[in-house]
Amino acid sequence: MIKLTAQRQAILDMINQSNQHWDAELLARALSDAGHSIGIATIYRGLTALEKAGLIQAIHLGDKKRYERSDKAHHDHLVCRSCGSIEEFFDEHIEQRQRHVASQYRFQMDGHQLLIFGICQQCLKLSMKGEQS
Amino acid sequence: MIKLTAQRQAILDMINQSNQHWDAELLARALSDAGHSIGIATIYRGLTALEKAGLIQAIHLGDKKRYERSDKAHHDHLVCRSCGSIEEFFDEHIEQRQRHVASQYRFQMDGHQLLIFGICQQCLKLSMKGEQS
DNA sequence: GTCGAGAACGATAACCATTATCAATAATAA
DNA sequence: TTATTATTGATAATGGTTATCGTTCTCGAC
Repeated sequence: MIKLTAQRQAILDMINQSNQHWDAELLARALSDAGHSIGIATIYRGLTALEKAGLIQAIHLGDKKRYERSDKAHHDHLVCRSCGSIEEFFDEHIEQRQRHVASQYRFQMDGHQLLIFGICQQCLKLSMKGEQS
Repeated sequence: MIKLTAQRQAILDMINQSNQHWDAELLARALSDAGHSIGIATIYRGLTALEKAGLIQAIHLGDKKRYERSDKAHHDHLVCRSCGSIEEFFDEHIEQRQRHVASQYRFQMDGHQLLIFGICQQCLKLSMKGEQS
């Protein structure tokens, strides 16, 4: 259904080639650095089209929308409040209970988003070092 | 710590008096209807202050931030993609597993947000009616 | 090939939720 | 009272995203 133009292919390649969680601006810069000059509007439209086609997946992180490869299994995210890093996890128990909750409420679930906020291991270490001195 | 000015009290009252998930604009209109003329900037500042003080709680729903009473137990949300309604649920198993996952990753969790997307019971009924004709 | 329709592009304006600015006002402390 | 500090409200600015619009590309029909 989707038309994979050169621009969209470039966007898709960039996302597929890394494990990053891209936002539109980051992507625009990376594509520009890689020699592709793609208008920012085209990037937004491309991301929307690619997501709708299931070729990438999105997470809404409050401030901005981020995109990542969809060729990996479903997972949720641990978001560090300190450095902004995003770690992935998967827990079948949680998935299962979600389906259970939805059916309890006669709710036809078609997706979910679980964000766990806090401080990541690295930042914890750093802050402990800082406090020692 | 927080200074409960007349404006902030009005905002807090409005939120405490209902089970709605308020966004700034909705709140502004409701307050205006109730006879309070509060600047939109003051509403944003008030919401931020009240949230920081723990007097209300917020959920980030992609497009905009919504606020609700904090005098009720923690819960998560079922968000209807069709009518936009928000239903609440609580599942201790999910809470537990989240703590488990966080500790597994040596991640110091200080909060989370779980949104389950789909179609609510009411919208399902309506769409079934529509298909019959 | 080329004609025409429809999709996609790029530049840029517009949009919308939120935040910053700043002068005026209210609350608080000395 | 006076000085200090915080809050307010109007409005400008910000930032991410979407809409607009004229141009370009794609591709099937002829």
